Amino acid sequence: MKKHKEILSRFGINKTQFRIDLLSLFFDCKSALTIHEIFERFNKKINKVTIYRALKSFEQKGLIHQVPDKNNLKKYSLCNLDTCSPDLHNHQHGHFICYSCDQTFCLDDSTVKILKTSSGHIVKNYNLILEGYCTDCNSSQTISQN
Amino acid sequence: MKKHKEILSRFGINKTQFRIDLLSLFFDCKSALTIHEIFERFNKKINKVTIYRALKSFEQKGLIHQVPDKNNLKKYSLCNLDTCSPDLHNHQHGHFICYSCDQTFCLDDSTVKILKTSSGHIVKNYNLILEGYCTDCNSSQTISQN
DNA sequence: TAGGAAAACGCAAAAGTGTTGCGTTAATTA
DNA sequence: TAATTAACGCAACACTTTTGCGTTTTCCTA
Repeated sequence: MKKHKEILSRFGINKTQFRIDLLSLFFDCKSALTIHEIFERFNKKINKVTIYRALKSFEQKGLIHQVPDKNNLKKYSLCNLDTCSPDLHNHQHGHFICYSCDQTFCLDDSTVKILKTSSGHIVKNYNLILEGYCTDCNSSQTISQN
Repeated sequence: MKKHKEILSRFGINKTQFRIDLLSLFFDCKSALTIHEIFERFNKKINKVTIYRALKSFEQKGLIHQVPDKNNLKKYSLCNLDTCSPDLHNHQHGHFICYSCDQTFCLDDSTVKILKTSSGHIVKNYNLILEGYCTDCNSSQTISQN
């Protein structure tokens, strides 16, 4: 896709086929990706070292960022390309993932605003994942559960 | 310290000198610890396998829990011993990771309480990571920066 | 558009992190 | 205090990530 090539140019990354495809993958994928998942998505045809180096490059240039998750896996997720750059990453991520339907919902900023003021530290970014049952799944579940 | 021995007994862990000292270390330490940090604190005199096994045991018995780390290392922090047990870990708290010193701090419950009610979904679990500058690093930074 | 510079690539090997097996030592329990 | 169980140290293994190096591809500019 032309858009992806333009982005790679804009961020100073050579437009190899793999890196174009990798960027596409990140655009297609709402949730964060592990190295292993990427390897699988490319049918194990790309050398893992190449993946590691591409991820490192993407991260350094401000295209993606690491998402530490609770299982201690290294995961990467697409940056907000309007607000991120090599110098400054700015990821105001709040997501709700439904246990039942696996959908990811974006949470609006106001949901999370409060928490940024109450710790003694200077908060530059946050990454928040809520898990549970979305409104739709919950209403259907309460019927079948009891 | 007597308190630490009692805790180990209560959680069904043998009171070896190392495990007593390890528990003391967790009590003394505000932020989360890596295996490497523990190894250093014991002046490299304890076999790393022993540390790994002690941490695993502590975690399984409900004394400590894993916390996220920017560099993808395993970090551990003391549980709230009143609410955690082998059966039930109850860590409803976020973590703060400092850009500057890489330390991970646990945030108390009140920080996050608000967000759980304000979305329309049923929240069963959450994973929150704040990033920025911890109080220590921030104060030293503002002096040297300008 | 040709040709040199820089970036990206694959392979092999190394470094780093965490686990397992096993024989020995220390702690618990009765 | 003797038997049982947990913890320990060492060696080896498994898995993840990085590094070195020679080759290939992309980029840039004349």
